[in-house]
Amino acid sequence: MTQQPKPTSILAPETLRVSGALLATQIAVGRLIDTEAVAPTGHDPTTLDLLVRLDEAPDHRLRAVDLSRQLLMSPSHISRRVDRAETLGLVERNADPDDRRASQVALTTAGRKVLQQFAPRMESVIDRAIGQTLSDAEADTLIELLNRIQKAASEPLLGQQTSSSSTAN
Amino acid sequence: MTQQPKPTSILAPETLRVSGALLATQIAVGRLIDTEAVAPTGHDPTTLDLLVRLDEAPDHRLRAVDLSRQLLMSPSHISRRVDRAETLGLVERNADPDDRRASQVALTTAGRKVLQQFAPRMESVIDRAIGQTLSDAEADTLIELLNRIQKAASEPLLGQQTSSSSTAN
DNA sequence: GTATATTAGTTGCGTAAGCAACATTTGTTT
DNA sequence: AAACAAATGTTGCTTACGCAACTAATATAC
Repeated sequence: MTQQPKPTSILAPETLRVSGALLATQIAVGRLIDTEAVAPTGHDPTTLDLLVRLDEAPDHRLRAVDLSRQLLMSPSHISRRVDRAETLGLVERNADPDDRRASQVALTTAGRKVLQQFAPRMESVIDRAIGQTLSDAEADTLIELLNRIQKAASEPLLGQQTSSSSTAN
Repeated sequence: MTQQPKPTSILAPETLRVSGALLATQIAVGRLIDTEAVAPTGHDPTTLDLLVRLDEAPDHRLRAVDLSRQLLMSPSHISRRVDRAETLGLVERNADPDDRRASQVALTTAGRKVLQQFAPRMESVIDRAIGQTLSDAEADTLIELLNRIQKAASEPLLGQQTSSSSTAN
């Protein structure tokens, strides 16, 4: 096992230690969720994401534009994705009484049923990957460190502005 | 600010505390990298990813199948992506002397130039988001916790098999 | 040494996603 | 209130990606 010459990579490996671990962990967890919680429902990850967002909304319904922002997807894609979920009977479009441009997307009984199938698997998978792996204190530490990175990454180039950017999203 | 009725979400919010923070952080860091390090090069994130992998390879060259595995992309897509990068003059395909099926993808001078433009921006961005946010000890802690999650998420359902799953990827 | 299986890479095809353009409705200015 | 601006949602077009089928080359079986 001869040591390779290590031909001067331009990017210092040190740089990616943390961000690389972050990415790898995210991928591993995402894979686990997809294969063991999402796939058994017979629906796409994005469809499940849609249903979860609707479920978590105040009245189990959201306007398309809000879905678009929450799911970080373009309005055009939301439109077509809601089409598909509607065809499958998982959601329905209702008129928004306050804004005739908007249409509220709401969970149907069938959609809730899919979620009831999904949720326990999701909880189980997350518990196995995280709950049983980290103590509560460790989880708190992890979240605190992640939040600090997230905050630093979300403030573009404002210098030491110390602005009241307090309650970030 | 009346407290919403909180209409019984199916998924317990507790469940997603850690994985949600993980996802949000990953997205924030990815955005930062894309806008401040990748975009100025005028190339796609995936193209940069390709170039970085080639740069990090032992001889600045990799076979397509290895790229496929490292980048987690299908062979077909790698093929077309190398096409494009080759058209742009960033990489070149060379015959593999040991395997006439394979073609080695190598960085060109132009490709290395793009990396020289990218690398310092990347290091700066990561340093700002992580280096200046976490102490060395905190970074170590974070990596350790992430690695434990990654490991737990990567072992599907093997129970306590304690198999020689040692040097996982 | 021939037959079979496996691997590397490419191409055809279908789906997923975003951007730009548009119609409709709402908000704002004067 | 009339004109202009902004927001919501949909559709047309393009690109990004994966799967299946294929060719060529290597490895394995007999």
